[in-house]
Amino acid sequence: MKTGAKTGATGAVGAGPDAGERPEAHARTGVRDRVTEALRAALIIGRIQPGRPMTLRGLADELGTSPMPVREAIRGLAAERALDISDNGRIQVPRMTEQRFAEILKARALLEPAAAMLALPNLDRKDAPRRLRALDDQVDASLRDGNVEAYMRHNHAFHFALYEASRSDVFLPLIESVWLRFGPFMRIVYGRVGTAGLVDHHKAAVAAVAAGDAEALGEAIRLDIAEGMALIREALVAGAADFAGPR
Amino acid sequence: MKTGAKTGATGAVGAGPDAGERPEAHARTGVRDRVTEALRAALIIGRIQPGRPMTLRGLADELGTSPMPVREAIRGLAAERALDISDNGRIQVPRMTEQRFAEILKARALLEPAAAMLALPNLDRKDAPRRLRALDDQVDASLRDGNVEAYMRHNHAFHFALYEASRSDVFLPLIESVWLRFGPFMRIVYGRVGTAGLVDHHKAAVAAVAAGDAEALGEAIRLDIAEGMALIREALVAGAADFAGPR
DNA sequence: CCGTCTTAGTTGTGATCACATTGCAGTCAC
DNA sequence: GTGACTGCAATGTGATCACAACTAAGACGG
Repeated sequence: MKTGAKTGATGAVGAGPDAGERPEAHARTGVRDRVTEALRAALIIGRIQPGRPMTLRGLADELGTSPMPVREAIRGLAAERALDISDNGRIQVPRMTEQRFAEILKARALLEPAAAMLALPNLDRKDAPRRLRALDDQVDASLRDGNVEAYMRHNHAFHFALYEASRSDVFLPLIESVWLRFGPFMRIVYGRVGTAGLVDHHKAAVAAVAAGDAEALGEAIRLDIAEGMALIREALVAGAADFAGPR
Repeated sequence: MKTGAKTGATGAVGAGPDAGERPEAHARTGVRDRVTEALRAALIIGRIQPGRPMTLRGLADELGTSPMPVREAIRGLAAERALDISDNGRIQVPRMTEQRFAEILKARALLEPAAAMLALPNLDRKDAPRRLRALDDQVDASLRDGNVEAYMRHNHAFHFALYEASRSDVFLPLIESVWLRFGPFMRIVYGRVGTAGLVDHHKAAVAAVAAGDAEALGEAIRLDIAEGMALIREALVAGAADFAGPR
């Protein structure tokens, strides 16, 4: 592995340790889409630290392409505010501020329950709970193991299994954008305070799906988000995490 | 004007008739940003028809640059779903569907009242109503003149004068993204049914700002959005507009 | 030992090129 | 007249190049 290029390579964008490489899976996708997916995954899992500088050539080397597809991928992610391009053009994962964080959670609390409720009619009352329960089991397993990265990936999978069922090409992009933004930050928080005190409302959500109760589903999601917020608040008063991230 | 290139030039992206060209205004911005702004403005005003194909080289010629900055601008807009890139790579303004439209209004009804309420504490109780009233007067004037394009620009200005006061770099991008998506479609609707039957709740919103009443402000915005929805519904049952747009 | 200036390297940006794919118009057979 | 076919033009994509702005390390003088 010759990622020795000292030129802005993060080493955090490549396929994760247990990402399950499938080289032939979607070989028909262009290079840019592959780059975009790599970056999105890294951001949502929080594998890239906020404030960490990235460079076009560094990422290009790391991903084995020319800077060109990286430029477009970066530009797309920057449009979603998942990456920050400063005035001088330098690229970095945005730092979190207290105000921004509060607003992200507020936006999540508005958008995600709505998406879940929108999804409910499209969910099979028998099959969907089974699938969701399986995903939630993986979340719980990650929590038991204290594996932050696995937790974030599985938590994402659980939530989006729900939201994707809404088949909404309005709500889904909005929600994805928000997750991209708070992923790196959450990773830092979890990395510091651990995932031990984490409580989610996934089981209530699954029960609501099984019951076909839209109101209860929305409330479960709302509580799940509020819970995350409470955890952060706790971590903050404990002084264990600051919003700026490292450096 | 030699836009005679038959190569995908829309002729709708350049500076509008009363855009007030200021060549030296922000000469320090890069070419890409200029292209992005031109496209955003054209989309929000609805100057580009849904389904209309665009090409990199066509836009580049029209804007007097190479295809390169256009590529990045397009990629950014596509990330916000303001433009649609089909499987074969062709670029076009997304067509509207009934489901999508309903969801956009639902998202607006969730996000915009929240942004307005967030903005309230930052608004001067004396100065802000004055500025908002001035903007709303321009909206009313456009409605009297039946000038659809001016209406859309001024309506946008009114709403975003409010939302921008929230200074939220979370809500603002989300809301902008949504406006970019329904702009072209609304333009078609207004172009067909006219702006005569248009009723807004801007005055109630201004009054709420003057009174410092957050709840009333949120409700005014909510009603304003619902009003737009009602108009569309009307236009639809009248059969005057379809969701696909022309061609 | 510290501050200032210089310089070499790195960065993003815009332009241009080569190429595979796709869409389309013109043609030809029937 | 209508169909399939063929060839060309146009499209997005990825790579490469030239360049200006900037960074940071090194040289130099105090």
